[in-house]
Amino acid sequence: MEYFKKTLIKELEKNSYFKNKDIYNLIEKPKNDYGDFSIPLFFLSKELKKNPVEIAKELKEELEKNDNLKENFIISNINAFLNFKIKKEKIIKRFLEKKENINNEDKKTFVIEYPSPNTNKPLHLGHVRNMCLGNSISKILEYNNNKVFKVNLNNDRGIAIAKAVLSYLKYGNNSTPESEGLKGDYFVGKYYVLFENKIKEYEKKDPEKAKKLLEEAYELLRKYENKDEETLKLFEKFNSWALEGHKITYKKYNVKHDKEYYESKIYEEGKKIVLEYYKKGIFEKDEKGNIIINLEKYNLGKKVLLRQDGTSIYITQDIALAFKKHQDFNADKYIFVVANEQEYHFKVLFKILEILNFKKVEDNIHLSYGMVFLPEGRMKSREGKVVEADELLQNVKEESIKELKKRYNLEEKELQNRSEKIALSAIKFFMLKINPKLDFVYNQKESLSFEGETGPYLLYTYARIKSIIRKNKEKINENIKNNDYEYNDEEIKLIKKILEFETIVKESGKKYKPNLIANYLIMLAQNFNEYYNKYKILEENKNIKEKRLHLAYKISETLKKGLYLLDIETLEEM
RNA sequence: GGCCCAGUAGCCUAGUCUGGAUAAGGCGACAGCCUUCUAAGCUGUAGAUCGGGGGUUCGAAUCCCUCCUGGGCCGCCA
Repeated sequence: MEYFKKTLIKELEKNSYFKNKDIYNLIEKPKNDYGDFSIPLFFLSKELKKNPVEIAKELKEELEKNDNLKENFIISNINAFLNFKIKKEKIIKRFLEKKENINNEDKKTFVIEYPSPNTNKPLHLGHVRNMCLGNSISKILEYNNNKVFKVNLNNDRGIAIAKAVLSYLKYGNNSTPESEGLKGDYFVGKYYVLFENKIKEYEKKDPEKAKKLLEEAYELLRKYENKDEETLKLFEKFNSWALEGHKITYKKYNVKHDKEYYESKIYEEGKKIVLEYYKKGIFEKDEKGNIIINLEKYNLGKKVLLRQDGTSIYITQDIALAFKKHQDFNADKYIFVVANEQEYHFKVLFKILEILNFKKVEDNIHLSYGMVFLPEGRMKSREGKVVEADELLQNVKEESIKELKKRYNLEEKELQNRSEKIALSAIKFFMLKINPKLDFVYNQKESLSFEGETGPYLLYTYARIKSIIRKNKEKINENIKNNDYEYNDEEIKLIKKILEFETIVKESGKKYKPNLIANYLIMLAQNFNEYYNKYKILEENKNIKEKRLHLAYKISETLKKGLYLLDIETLEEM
């Protein structure tokens, strides 16, 4: 459709009324059936001191003298609006012959970092949203001709890990994930929660004891930072259990990284960098001896970068990681997929990186998404009030097995395959169909629903088309000629929808909003299903059958491409 | 106290950046459609003072101001 818009603009530019006007932005898409493009003419009425309705009338007459316009569009004037409807035969010609050309002038290299979990617990619902967004954005950027590298930062150092390790030392009895029959990350998480529960218990009964236990955890962390060999080994073992567990979950959710980073391996580099810039006079010391940066003139306050005792904090290592990623990938843009609760942190980080003359603020992108809440409120890992990523997939998969069993009698292998894909489509679509920056409350019932605006609805529509194509038995003719077949209104509507695809993908990449594609696919599928219920595709008439099959096939291809960009696999049969 | 984000039918959302013509879908409710290409589908009905108020404009869900409600941040946590 972009092609026709450009044609329209090119011709309008020749008209004196539109001289020096931003025609591209004047053109809008009418909601109703007035046409494909429309221009409200109020802006001219002031300039010309004339009734806009009159202007519309005059302009219409004048524009109709333009042969190029007349060849491509039906021009009409309604009230103060000028409407352009693309001629049917032009749409069909475009659909049958050419591809939408997307222009690739903004080809760039991206590094996208996600989901960067802590290694003290399994991945949960928040991570699921994070992974879905990260996967989808990566694919969308790649589709728009960019190079994308995916990386992950494992936050495997810090007090949370120390708590889990200490709890294990006290109550673990040398058990292992294997001996307890637990997935590694669940095993680690169990001891972390156990620790927090003990603290809570002691706080009620004997606050001194709680304080002492907490102090023990900090003592353990100090031992770790001082490189006590036994402690190092213990942390490493614990982390490897958690990481193994995470790896299994990544595989289920199709998360693949080009490179893994570990906080434990870069935090010291961070200290060095901070000290170096302190010596250069860019960072300063506060009265307590902390190394800080004063960002008050940017309204970001003062920020501690390194504690007075020399231990590092989150931002210390984030500076180092930024440098390291750039060394490894030399990218144009760096994306961080992190929840919106960290917006302040990233503003500070990006400002610092700019001050260090490293990267401009606009080359670092915090892809900030809204929080995921449970109906009872915020998820709290330490209280075990979470929905885990594995558990979610398991639940939805069971639900889809139920649905499959209602309908078909499948072999076990096929049942597993289909239910897995259906479940993933449900979860991913559920996460991606809404605007990333919106908070949302997780609704179990909704996540288990396969009807309406859902992933399975799209898979179903796709499979339905594939089934028709299979029934026909002949190969789809992709190069059909435009002969005397009259495409009906519904078919023209579908064709226009297909031609919108590239524009939608481009916009969704520019705005980092996969939900634009999700919504588009729903509309496309809805339009097709309406059409399907009204018209028969496998018609007797050969010419009609060929055209309809070809159209259905094109829709299935568009669905597949779109779903791929949401990282959802299709099923040939459902 | 300061800063950021959100508020659209009973519920979940699209549209807000870039103001335009009767505010678009889904869930749920109700009434229909399977001897005919997959009913995880389709058709129809009911359901919205777009949080309140003010302003700018020929025109506001959209821009500006203000108030209310909810969430988040302002840690030597991540």
